[in-house]
Amino acid sequence: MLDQNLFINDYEETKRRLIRKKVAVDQIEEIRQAILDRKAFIGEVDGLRAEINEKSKQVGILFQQGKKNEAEEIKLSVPKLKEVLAVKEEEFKKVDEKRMQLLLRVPNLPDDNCPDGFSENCNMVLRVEGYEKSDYEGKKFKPHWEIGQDLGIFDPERAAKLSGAMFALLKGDGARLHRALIQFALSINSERNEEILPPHFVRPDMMMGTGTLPKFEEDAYRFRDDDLWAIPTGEVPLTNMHAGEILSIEDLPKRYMAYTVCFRREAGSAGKDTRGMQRLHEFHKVELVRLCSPEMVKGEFELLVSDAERPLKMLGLPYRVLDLCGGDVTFSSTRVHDLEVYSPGTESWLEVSSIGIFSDFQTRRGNSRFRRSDKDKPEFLHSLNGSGLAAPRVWAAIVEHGYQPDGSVRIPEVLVPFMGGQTEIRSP
RNA sequence: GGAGAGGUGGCCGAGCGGUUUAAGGCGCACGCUUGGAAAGCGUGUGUAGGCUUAACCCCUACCGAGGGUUCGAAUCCCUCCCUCUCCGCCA
Repeated sequence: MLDQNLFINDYEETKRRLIRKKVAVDQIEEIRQAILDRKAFIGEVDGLRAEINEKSKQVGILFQQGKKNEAEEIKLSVPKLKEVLAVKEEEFKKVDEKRMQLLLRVPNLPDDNCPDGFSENCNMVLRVEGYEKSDYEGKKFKPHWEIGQDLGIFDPERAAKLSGAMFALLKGDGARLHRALIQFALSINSERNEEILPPHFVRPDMMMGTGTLPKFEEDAYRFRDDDLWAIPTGEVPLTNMHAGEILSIEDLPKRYMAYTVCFRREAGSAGKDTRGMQRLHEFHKVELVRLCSPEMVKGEFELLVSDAERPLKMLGLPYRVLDLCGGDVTFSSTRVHDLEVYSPGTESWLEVSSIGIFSDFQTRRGNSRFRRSDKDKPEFLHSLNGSGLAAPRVWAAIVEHGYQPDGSVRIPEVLVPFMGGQTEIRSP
C-alpha cells in the first residue's frame, strides 16, 4: 500500500508515476478525494468524542462530591451528543472504508529507471548469457514432455487423472532430478541466506500483506472451512515474518530463503503455454526474500539478481535478463528484473525468476518496521524478493538441453553429487 | 475435539465500573553526586491519527481482535484468535 500522504503532499508526481503503471486518472483523483474526505471527518468525530469524555468525567467528579442533581443533569445531556456522534461515525466509517479499499487496489509507484511502456514488448533485454542463436537455428529440439514421457520420468496422463489439467507427476529419475534441483538451490544459497521452512497455509491478512489480496483473489486457493489461504509463493510467509514487529537496524538486512510448494489457480491461463511443466497449479520453488532499510535496497537488489542468476550459470543454461517496463512491473513492485531461461523444445524463453523491489509497499500493509536507534521513530522496512530456483521450468530446460541423440538426458555436472553420482537419465 | 487457567507498555507486574492522566518494579536515556565507577537521588521513557507542519502544548484511538451494556469500560456481557496445563485422537 502506498503512503496516503503522497496523494496530498506530492500529488502531481504521484499521479505521473501511477499513469506510467496504467492507472486511470479519474481513479487517482478518486483516491485523493477519499483521503481528503476522511481527514475532514476525523476532526469532527474526535471533537465530539472529546466533549463526551469531558462530560462523563464531570459526572464522576460530581458524584464523588455528592452533587447528585448536577451529575444527573449532565448525564441527560450526553445521549443527544451520542446520537450526533453515531451519525458522524457511520459516515466516517463509510468514507474510511472506501479510502482503504481504493488504496489497497492501487499499485506501487514504478521506479523512474524502468523503461517506458505498457506491455511486455517494451521490456528491455539487459543481457543474454550462454545463448548462441546458431546453436538452435534450423534445428529441431524435442520438448521436455516428449523426452520425459519417452524416458518414463514424466506422466501427465496420471497427473490429470489424479488432479486435472496443469498438474504434474514425476517418476523415478525425474522425481529425483527435481529433488536434486531443490537441494542444489538451497545449498548454494545457504551462505548468505537463512533457511526457513514456513507454513504453507496463511491467514488472509498475510495474503493482504504482500499485495496478493484483495486484488488477486481469483488466483489463490482458499479453504472452505477455515479462513486460510494456500500460499502462491514463499514470498508470502517470508515477507510477513516480521509483521507487527519493530526490528533493530543491527538485525538488517534479513536475508531469508525458503523451499515451499506454491499453489496457483492460474485463472484465465488455461490452454496457453501450459503443456508439460511450463505452468502448473502446484509447483516447487526456492524463494529468496530480503528485508532491509531503504538505503540497503540498491545493494540487496544487485545481490539478489546475482543470487538468482547463479544456479542458471552453474547449470550451464542459456538465459537472459529483462528490465521490465513501467507498465509491466508487477502490482506491488517498483522495479523488476526477470530471468528467462531458453527452452529449445518450445522455442521460447521461460520466466524462471522475477526479482522485484517493493519499497515499503508490502511492509506498510504488514506493519513490519525497524528503528535506527532508541531515539528514532520506527520506519517501515523495505522488501525485495526473487525466485532462487523455480523447479519445474528449470527441470524442463535441463531435460531439453541435456537431451542426447541416443534418447538419454545428461545431468549437469553440478547436479551429479545431488543425484548420488548419477550422470545421466536413461530408459530402464 | 473436551475441561480448566490466562493474554495489561521494551520486559515483569498491580488494577476487576469513575482524580487511572494504567500503580509499582526492571531496563534504557539524561542530569546531580564522585578522583573515576557502583550505589543513591532527580527527570524522562509506547504506537497511530488530528492540529501545527520547527518544536512544544492540546485533542482522539489503542490493556489479544471485533461487537455490546453504560453518562463513563483494562474492569461487566457476547463472539473470535492465541498461549499454557490436563484428557482424548494422531504422523
